[in-house]
Amino acid sequence: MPKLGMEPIRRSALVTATIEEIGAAGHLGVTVGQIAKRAGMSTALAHHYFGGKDQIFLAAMRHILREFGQEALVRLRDARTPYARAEAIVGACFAPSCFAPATISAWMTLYARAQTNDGTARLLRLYQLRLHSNLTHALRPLTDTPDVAATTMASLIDGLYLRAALARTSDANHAHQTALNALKTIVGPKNDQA
Amino acid sequence: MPKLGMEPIRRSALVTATIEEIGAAGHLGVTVGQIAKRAGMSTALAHHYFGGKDQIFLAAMRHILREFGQEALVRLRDARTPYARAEAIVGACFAPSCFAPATISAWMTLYARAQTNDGTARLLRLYQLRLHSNLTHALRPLTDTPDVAATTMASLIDGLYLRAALARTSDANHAHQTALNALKTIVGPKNDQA
DNA sequence: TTTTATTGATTGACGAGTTAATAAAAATCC
DNA sequence: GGATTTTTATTAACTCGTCAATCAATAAAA
Repeated sequence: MPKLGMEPIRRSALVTATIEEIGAAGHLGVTVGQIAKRAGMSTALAHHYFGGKDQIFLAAMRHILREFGQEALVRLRDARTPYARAEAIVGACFAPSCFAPATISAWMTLYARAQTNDGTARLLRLYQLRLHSNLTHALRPLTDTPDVAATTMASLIDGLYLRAALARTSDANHAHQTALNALKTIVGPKNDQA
Repeated sequence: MPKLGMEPIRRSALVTATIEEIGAAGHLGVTVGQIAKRAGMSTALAHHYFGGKDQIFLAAMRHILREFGQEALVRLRDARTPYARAEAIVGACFAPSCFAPATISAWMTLYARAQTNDGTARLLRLYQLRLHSNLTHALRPLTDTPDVAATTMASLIDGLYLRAALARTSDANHAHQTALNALKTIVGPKNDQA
């Protein structure tokens, strides 16, 4: 009984299931079978729509990155000053959604795979470039060296995220606060009025 | 023809082979068979000495962390002032040895596995605590908030390393320089004379 | 009748960990 | 000092399991 127009529904179900499954397992060692089962279909159908495991995984990654982009966009829309824009970007990076176990696992997997998988590497680069570009734009009115400041902030964000996500000692709020403090320092105390 | 006292030789050969193999493959998807072959022995012998794949991998991780510790120790020994000590720690984190492909792969794998593997998580925490403690000690005479400063520097270092290791745009020297600049900013321009 | 949806069953491959066996050095005993 | 027992070293062969990907078949909509 082939209901027509199933492709988009199936694809999205598989993407969701992939993220959930990676989150539950904590790593990439999830099988197409597990994913398909969680999405309520057969292995064969998953292969039919995506072609292979790699492509399923990439689609899931793209989905997470798109969600993150949305998060940033919404916050940037409400920011009226350059400083507020910088704060908005930082806020997006430490949003609760970024700390969902599934999201954390997906990010770690992304990092680990970026070394060997070209598609993954491209995706990671895309994220890094966007973050950098957003930060540069926000910081340009606030410092003589927006490029250096953006690189520093971006790296600090990644590092804080890594620590907060993996270490038991630190939590998301603390990391967020540390990033905001650093932003204030980088930009110079005189500009810190939002 | 059992030559006696093979155990330490075999173990160390396996550790070396594991790192090389992970470096060559770029990820954790290396088999015990591959490792054993590179180390010049049978799969069974690898299991005999280590018990299982997890323990082989953990031993390799410990080896890399030990090497990093040595690198830091040597540099710290020659540092005469607090500022020089901080610089020495940063220098160790961006030493060429940290950017060997095998080392990068091992680090990424460490991050990815820390979520699910307890032993790996412990190892990672150990590294993070040591780095933090070293930095706090070095920064204590230079700032009122050595703890915050250490957390910021440690995260920045991790983030810069991540970017330099994975992105094509940045290189180790550039990352190193950025970290040193940040150190100067954090500590305050007045203290920047080594 | 062609296209879209769907899956059970299968293929082919690989891999972690075990076992049973061989061999020689070292330790113990007579 | 020679015989034996134990310990250490070593691997070929095997078990048991998994999993990605494919195929052949079924069914209904266009």
